Amino acid sequence: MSASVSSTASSAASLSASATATSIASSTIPALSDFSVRLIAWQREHGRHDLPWQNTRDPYRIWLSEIMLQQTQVSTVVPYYARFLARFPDVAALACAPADDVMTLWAGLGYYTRARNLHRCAQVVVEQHGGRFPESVEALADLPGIGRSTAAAIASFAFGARATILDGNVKRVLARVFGVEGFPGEKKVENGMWLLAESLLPVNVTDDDVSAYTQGLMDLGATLCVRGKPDCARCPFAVDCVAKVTGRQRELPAARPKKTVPTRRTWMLLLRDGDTVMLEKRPPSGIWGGLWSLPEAADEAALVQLARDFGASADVSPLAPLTHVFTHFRLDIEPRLAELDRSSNAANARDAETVWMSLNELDAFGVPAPVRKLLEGLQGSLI
DNA sequence: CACCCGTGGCA
DNA sequence: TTGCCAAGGGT
Repeated sequence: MSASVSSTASSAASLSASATATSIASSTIPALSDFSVRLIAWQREHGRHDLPWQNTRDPYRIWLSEIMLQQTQVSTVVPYYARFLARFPDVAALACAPADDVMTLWAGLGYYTRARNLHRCAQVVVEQHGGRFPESVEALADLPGIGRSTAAAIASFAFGARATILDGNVKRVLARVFGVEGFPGEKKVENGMWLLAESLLPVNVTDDDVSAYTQGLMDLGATLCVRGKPDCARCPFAVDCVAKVTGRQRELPAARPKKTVPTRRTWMLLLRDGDTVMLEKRPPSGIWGGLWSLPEAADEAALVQLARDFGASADVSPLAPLTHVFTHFRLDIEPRLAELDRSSNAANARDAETVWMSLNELDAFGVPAPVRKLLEGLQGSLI
């Protein structure tokens, strides 16, 4: 097989042509022979070089950024990353911090299992690895919250390891450039993409080249090869790209199979005592695990009963309902306001930790985003 | 292996 | 308004 650029361009075109007649297994997809060389050159010239977690080989800083960036966009992460680093400058500081402090700094970022795993990971690094991150992809992937792709990102950025990432950006780039069919979330398709991505890794390169390659995969997908309107005119692979050549940018990668998301409804109790509100700690797993939230009930009657159990006075008044949309369901929230009756000696019959929080100390508690909005609204209307 | 797990931005 | 999904991992 020829390895020249012109021949790979024609092979890509022929792949798409024959793909209309017969399905081609991903293992037979030809790789651009100089994919990595061209990607590295493009990254150096047109990629991103000034993100807060770049220009360092400190595995702690790289690891922290990679965990925060899981399923989360750069612009969202930036302020959280700065606050986190200021409070926890190294692994040791994070490892010995109270879990509540970690959750507070994470509140609003979502996917709270990441925060608990981050904390556990720091402790494992300190207790089992002498405070230094292991350098191999395998050892990194054994740590809590670090999977195959994140391990490769850390190993390549911090240690120059030849290991490929496979995130949403890479899946989109590979699906388009090489015409990979099928939904990338499906296991079979994803496995093929891992093989393809590994076959594309640069050979005989420096640590800096490896970093530029990994960063290039992310930058290409995040800045040019975006889902909506890819900027093919600026893409170094435009002449070879199966999607571009065949005009199928909109169809690749294949979309997630549609499924209607269910709607759930919950009643939340804002039990007030002066300018303080009672919060309840959520269980460590499930939605909003480990965060402080409002006590919930399954319906109006249960909410009224709950308020009574907590020692509220008779009046329970409705506030404006709000809707919060998750990835896999929609949550309609019915807030109910009640005042604590201080003469009541009602006992908390619930099996959860509670706390009274002043509305002006919201920042000190890890509170879910919609609950935070609710409490901020309450602060505005009552004080 | 399919499903669970947040949030904000954008078309 | 609604749908879609972004530097994925755990179970």
